[in-house]
Amino acid sequence: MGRIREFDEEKVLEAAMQLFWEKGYEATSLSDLTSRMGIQRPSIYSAFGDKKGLFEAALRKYTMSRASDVRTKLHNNPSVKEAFSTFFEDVVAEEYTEGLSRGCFCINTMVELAPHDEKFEILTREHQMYLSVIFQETIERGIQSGELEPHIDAKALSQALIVSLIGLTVIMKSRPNRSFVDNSIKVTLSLLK
Amino acid sequence: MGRIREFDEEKVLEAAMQLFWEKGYEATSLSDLTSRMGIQRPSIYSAFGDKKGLFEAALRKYTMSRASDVRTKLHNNPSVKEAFSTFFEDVVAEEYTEGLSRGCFCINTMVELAPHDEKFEILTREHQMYLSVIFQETIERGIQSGELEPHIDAKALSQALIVSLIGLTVIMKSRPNRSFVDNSIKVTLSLLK
DNA sequence: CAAATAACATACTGATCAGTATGTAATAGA
DNA sequence: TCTATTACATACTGATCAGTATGTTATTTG
Repeated sequence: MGRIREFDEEKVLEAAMQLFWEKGYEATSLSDLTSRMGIQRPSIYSAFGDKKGLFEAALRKYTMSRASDVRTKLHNNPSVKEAFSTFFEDVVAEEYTEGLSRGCFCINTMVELAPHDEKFEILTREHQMYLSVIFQETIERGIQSGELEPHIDAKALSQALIVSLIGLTVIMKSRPNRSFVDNSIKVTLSLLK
Repeated sequence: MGRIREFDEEKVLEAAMQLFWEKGYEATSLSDLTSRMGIQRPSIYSAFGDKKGLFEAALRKYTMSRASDVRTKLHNNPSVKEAFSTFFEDVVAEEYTEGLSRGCFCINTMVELAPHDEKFEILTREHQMYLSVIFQETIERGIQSGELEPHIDAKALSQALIVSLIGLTVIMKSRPNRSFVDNSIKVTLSLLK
C-alpha cells in the first residue's frame, strides 16, 4: 500500500559509491550526493538512514563486488604466477589510465574512518582478511600443482602480498614514475617461486 | 616596531601538526585548531595564510622530521638487515602501543588530498622518493660491506620495501592480528639476502 | 610622551553543513 | 470513491564552517 518508489535503490547506491570513492566521507556533502544520485534529500534518509548509513551501504557494495572480482581474476588463470602478475599489472593500469586516482574505496576508508570508527575498522579489516584468504588459496593451488615450491608459507606470503598491494594502491595516488611501481611489483612477485 | 608575538610559531605548528595528523584535513576545524594551538583565529591566519597553508606547513614539518628520523635509524646500525628489521618492528610497535593509530601523516595526506591537489601530490611523492633513496643507500652499504649479495638491484628493492612499509602502515589502521603484520614483515624482509 | 605599527581578543560575516518539517501526489485496499 | 499509507518536492532548521572586520593592547621609534 502507498505510492511506489520511483528510484532504483541499487542504482542510486552505485552513484553514491562512486562519489564517496572519489571524494571520501567528509569531503562529500549531502548536496553533492543528491545531485549525483538524482534523488532528493528525504529519499536518501528514508532509504539509508543517514550519511554514515549511506556510506556504509556504499562501502559494503564496493567490498562485495571487489572481492568477487579478485576471486574471479585469480581463479581463472591456470598459472598462479601469471595470475598474480596480471592482477597486479591490472591494478596499476587502471590507476594510470583514469584521470583521477581513486585508488581502492576500502583502503581510502581504512585511512579516513577506521581509526575513529570501530564499525569501519572491522569492516575494512575483514575485507582485507578475505582478500588475503583468496590470495592464500591461490598460492596453495600453485603449490599443489607444482608450479610453486612446496616449502613456502602460503599464509605468510599471501599476507605480504596484500600489504604490498595496499602500499602500491596508496603510493599511486602520488603519481610516482611508472618504473617505481613496476620495479616494486617485480621484486615483490619474485617471492612467488 | 609593534607588539611582539606572544606565541612560539614552532610550538603552535607542532600542535597543529598533531591535530591534522590525527584527524586529517577535512575533519579538523578552525575551532579545533585554535583550542589545540592555544592561539586565536586571526593569529593563525596572519602566521600561516589559511587552513591549507597551515596544513602544508604542518606536513612539511612532519616530512622533514620523519626523513631525519628514518635516516638516523638506518644509518646508525652497522648491520643492514638488522637496521631494516628493527626499523619495521619499531613502526609496528609504535602503532600498536598508541591508543589511536595515526599512521603516517604523509601517507594519510597521500590518500586524502594528493588526488585532488597537485601541491600535495608532489609533496607526498617527493617525501616517499626521498625515503626510497635512504633505503637504497642503506642497501648499497650492505652490498659493499658484503652483508648482502652483490647481484641484487638496490634501487628496485628499496622501492619494493617502501611500498611494503606504506601498506603496513595503512593496514595497521584496521588493527589486524599482530601475526598478520609480523608475517608480512618477515616475508618481505626475506628479500634482503 | 606622541605617533606608528603590529599582535591581541572579540565578535561577526555569508555560506554551507546534516538533518527534518510540511504539504502534495500517487498507490493500495475497503 | 473514500481512506490509509508511502513517496515525492520544497523549503526550512539550528549548527558549524572558513575567513575577516573592528577595536584594544603592547611595543618600537622619533
